Amino acid sequence: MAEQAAGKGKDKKDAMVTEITPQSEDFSRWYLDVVRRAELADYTPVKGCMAIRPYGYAIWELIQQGLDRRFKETGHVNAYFPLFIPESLLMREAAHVEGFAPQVAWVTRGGDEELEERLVVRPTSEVIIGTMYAKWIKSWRDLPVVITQWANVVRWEKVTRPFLRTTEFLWQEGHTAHETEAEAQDETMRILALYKEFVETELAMPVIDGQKSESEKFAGASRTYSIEALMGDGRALQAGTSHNLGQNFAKAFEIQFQGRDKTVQHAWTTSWGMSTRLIGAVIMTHGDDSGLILPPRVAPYQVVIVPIARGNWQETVLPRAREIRADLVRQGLRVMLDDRDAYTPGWKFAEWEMRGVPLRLEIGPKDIEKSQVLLARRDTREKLPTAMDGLTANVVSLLDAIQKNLYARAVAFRQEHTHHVATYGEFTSLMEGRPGFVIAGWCGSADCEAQIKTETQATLRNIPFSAERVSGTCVKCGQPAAGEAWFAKAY
RNA sequence: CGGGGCGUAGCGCAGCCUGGUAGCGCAUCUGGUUUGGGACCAGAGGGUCGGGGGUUCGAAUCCCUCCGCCCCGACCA
Repeated sequence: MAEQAAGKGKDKKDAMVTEITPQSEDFSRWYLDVVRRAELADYTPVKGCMAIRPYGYAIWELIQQGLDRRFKETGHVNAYFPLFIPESLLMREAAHVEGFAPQVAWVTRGGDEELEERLVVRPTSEVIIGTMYAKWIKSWRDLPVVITQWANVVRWEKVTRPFLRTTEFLWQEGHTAHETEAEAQDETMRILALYKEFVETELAMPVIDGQKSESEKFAGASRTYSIEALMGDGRALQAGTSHNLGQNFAKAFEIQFQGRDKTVQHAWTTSWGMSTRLIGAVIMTHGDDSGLILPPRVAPYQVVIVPIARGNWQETVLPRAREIRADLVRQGLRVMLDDRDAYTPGWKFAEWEMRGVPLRLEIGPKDIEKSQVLLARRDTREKLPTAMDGLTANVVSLLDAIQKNLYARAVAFRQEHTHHVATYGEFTSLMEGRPGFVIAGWCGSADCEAQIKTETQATLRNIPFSAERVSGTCVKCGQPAAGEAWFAKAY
């Protein structure tokens, strides 16, 4: 009888634990399970459009805060432009239209009247912002204009996945106009560096910064730069882009000014963006089979306090837990005190681990006797008995250690999954397994790039600034290489 | 958009082949006992079987059609 009961209990427990598909079994399902179970987002009746739930949105708010602070520190200001763009405006820049027209949503009716001119729902705002810049910029004294917009955009995607690719998504798009080509280039690079620094320090996600090839650059840009991250399944994800638009949009939208030399000139513009896709990137960079692992800097709750309910715990344990919470909050930490009586401690442990809270603080009658608490790290799962004395300082330094460890781990993972290759044979065989980055010489021709893509599914992610000027040959055609490029299967 | 798969209670599924009016586990609700790694007992609620149309005395089940989701390709933050 006793054995039977024990066996039954174990089965039940195993069934519960398997609610998240293991990464090794199906990474893609794991990702979707985590998004749903951690209550980050949910599907809606509108195809490709997700509801971002409070816990997921809290992560976005932290990302916004970190970026917004950096934008403002570098002199940028926020503004807002319309959701709707007249068709004729979209058509002005040839390459831009070609790139975006297949992806836009159209508004053809207003109320019960057919519109005289169709409107597109913005897929990005170069066009509408360029139009306004043309009105605002008259003199070299009006420059530079450095504006960021936080907005939603719509792109009619064929295949969608929560956060990674949705029909509507939230982002930040910067649009700047400058007096000289050099200034525009400086801005483009300043932002790329800002993005890299942000993603690496706040999201603990190492990225490769570099330039996109001609075929991968933004529709209408002169040059596109990107930061590329590596996900847990060995696929690359573009985490942010920065474009030098040259005078392409200035000419299409007549953004002109009178210069210091009295001549009328076209402005030099840039644009750059980061989106809610970053949330997907965080999930896939750090998560494990138990669920989400959030870097402390973007964790909605950095510490969860789980009081152990024993005897008259509401009178003994709970007041102490509240004091600890107050101490931590005073240090500026985001803290959840989970005092729900309806759930057991074990349930709460598993739940908050699944939700990725970096640090758990357990406190029960035994701890109070010993004047200590039990801290449990999400990243290493270590349990650390810690004295009540000096607790806050210890928590702060532990969170810092977790942040650094997650970054170090991700760097190590990327190193293990990055390989230099000299021959095309090595290239293709690497791409067949769990892929990762492959670094190879490239002659610079779009043909070689396209063939590699067709044959291996790997795309040229970018040509890193850190790449050595190689004397080798193109991995595909054997001609002298123009440089080293990073390839990967990408999201 | 092409190829494949799947839509039955909040989640995971069975029932469909061979039509007869819907079931299981978890979750939820109530009461009680519990609470240091996903507690237990007892009771209860919850389903237009993705939508529409057709065949039939009768459709979750057969046929047509639309929609959605997942996987693999082509396109993208």
